[in-house]
Amino acid sequence: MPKPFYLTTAIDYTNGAPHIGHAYEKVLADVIARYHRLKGEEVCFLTGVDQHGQKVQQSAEKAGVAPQQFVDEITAKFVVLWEKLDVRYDIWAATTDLRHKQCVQGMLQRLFDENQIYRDKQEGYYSIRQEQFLTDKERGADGEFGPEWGEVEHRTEENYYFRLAQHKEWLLDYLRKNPACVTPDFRQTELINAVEKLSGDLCISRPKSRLSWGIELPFDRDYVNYVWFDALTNYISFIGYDPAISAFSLQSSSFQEKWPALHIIGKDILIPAHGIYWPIMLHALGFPDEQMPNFLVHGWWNMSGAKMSKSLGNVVDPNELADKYGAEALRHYLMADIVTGKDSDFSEDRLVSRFNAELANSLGNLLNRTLSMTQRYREGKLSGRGPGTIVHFSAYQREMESSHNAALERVNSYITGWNQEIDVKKPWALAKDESATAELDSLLYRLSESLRIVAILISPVLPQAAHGIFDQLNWKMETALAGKEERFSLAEAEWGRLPDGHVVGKPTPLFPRIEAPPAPWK
RNA sequence: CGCGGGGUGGAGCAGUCUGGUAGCUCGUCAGGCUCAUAACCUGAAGGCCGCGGGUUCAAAUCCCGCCCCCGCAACCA
Repeated sequence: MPKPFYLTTAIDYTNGAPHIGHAYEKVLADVIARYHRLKGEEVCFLTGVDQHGQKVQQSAEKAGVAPQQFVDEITAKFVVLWEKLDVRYDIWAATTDLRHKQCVQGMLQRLFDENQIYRDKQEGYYSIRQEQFLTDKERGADGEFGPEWGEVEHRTEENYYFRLAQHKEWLLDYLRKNPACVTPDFRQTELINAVEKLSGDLCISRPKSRLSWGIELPFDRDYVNYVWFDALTNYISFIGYDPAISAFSLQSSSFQEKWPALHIIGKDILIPAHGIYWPIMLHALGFPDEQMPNFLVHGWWNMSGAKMSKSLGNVVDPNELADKYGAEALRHYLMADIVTGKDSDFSEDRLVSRFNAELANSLGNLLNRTLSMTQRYREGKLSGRGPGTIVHFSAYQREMESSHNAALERVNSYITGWNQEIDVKKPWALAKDESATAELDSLLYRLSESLRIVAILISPVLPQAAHGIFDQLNWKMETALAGKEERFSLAEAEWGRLPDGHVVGKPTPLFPRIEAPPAPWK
């Protein structure tokens, strides 16, 4: 039994509706998952929602509903969006799930028993409004705490701490020995620099008087867990990690075959959460070095240079975009217009322009003219099977792992090549020349065959369009495969699979051009 | 001396590691074609590759110095 490819996204915080950034991360993960399935691998794709915490508790109070009801409503928005965007995941991780809670408590108990967690007293200035202790960093130039902190009082509080600092040298050593742990590489550099500055342990609790919406500490019912052991651990709790077993090698086989994960996360949560806390938590739990996860760190979609933020009100709603232009148009834009790992500016204009240029005019039109000519000159029947060219395969494969825009560009220039070929061969002239029958047959064959291959290559990004191409080519029409991803396989992206005698279907515009003028303020 | 990213024709980017005629997409202009979703194809205009030094036969690319922009508190991918 081959090992499944296990990947996760960050789980989204259910304090507000999803925005374009959430959608980007999930589509990115979905594309990678689909690509691995296309290669014939078993894939396990986990995504979900982080439902606990202070902000949720406050928002629920403000809305006058129970926290669970509040998070259920927000969670539904995420679920509906992933459905709409064709994000196909295998496991849904919602942190209020009972088995997750039990797993978290089990881990905390074991680490407590092993003296990795201890109780300590914290004393200092505390902002009641922000509900946090303040450090000297928070002091203004005048040495006072600014008005944004509201009333500040001196307070003493006891909490539980995880012995983070103890594992600092291990983590540094691990990161230096495993330079491919974080992609892109400059993020790993950044991470190592941050680890070098690490000092102090990690506070993992909040007294219930301050925060009740969370997982109770098993060894002290007056406290709930604060964030990290709740949010990060979903990556193992939902695939069957047993916290009672300390030796990794004794974990269940179903857990061991999935782990370790590829974590797809945003640049904001690499340091410190995923890059520091998480590996150290795993290390403390007994995970060996070769069972540490890898990270693909993506950038952000900015709004004309400015950071997107709820407070600035420049948030882009992916739901609205999908309704307006379709899920495929949005998926294509999100994969084509950003270099994976870097930031990009979001622009509805560019979404439309890329859709029209690359999908409607280039690919859609190639399909249309190919089928139209095959129908017109040969009544749809192919008979010129022979050699042809396909894209640089190893480059495509490399790009589908980490530079998806480049893969799309590569396929696009392949499509452009066929549009050029039509102009060079002039099939409308060949059709009138009886001595050119074989030449025309050969051209028509190569056009259909190249489109069949293109459909496979774009299927991770544009599953619906890939189905559309196959349907119109009248290829793989078995009802058992209808609408299913299994219809596509990378192994079949080799030249010459369409047999002579195959009859293609009638053309229908695959991507109708988006003609509506963009809103004037965009 | 905080850490990291970036500054390339009108716009958005690639190229920088591994120096060697500056490339792609969009836009603009001119032409061609008619199978096609007013699409497709060809050609042209447009760049002192942030600034100043250095190394070299040769620098967007290597070295040194400087300037500017963006992240590194919160909402948050």
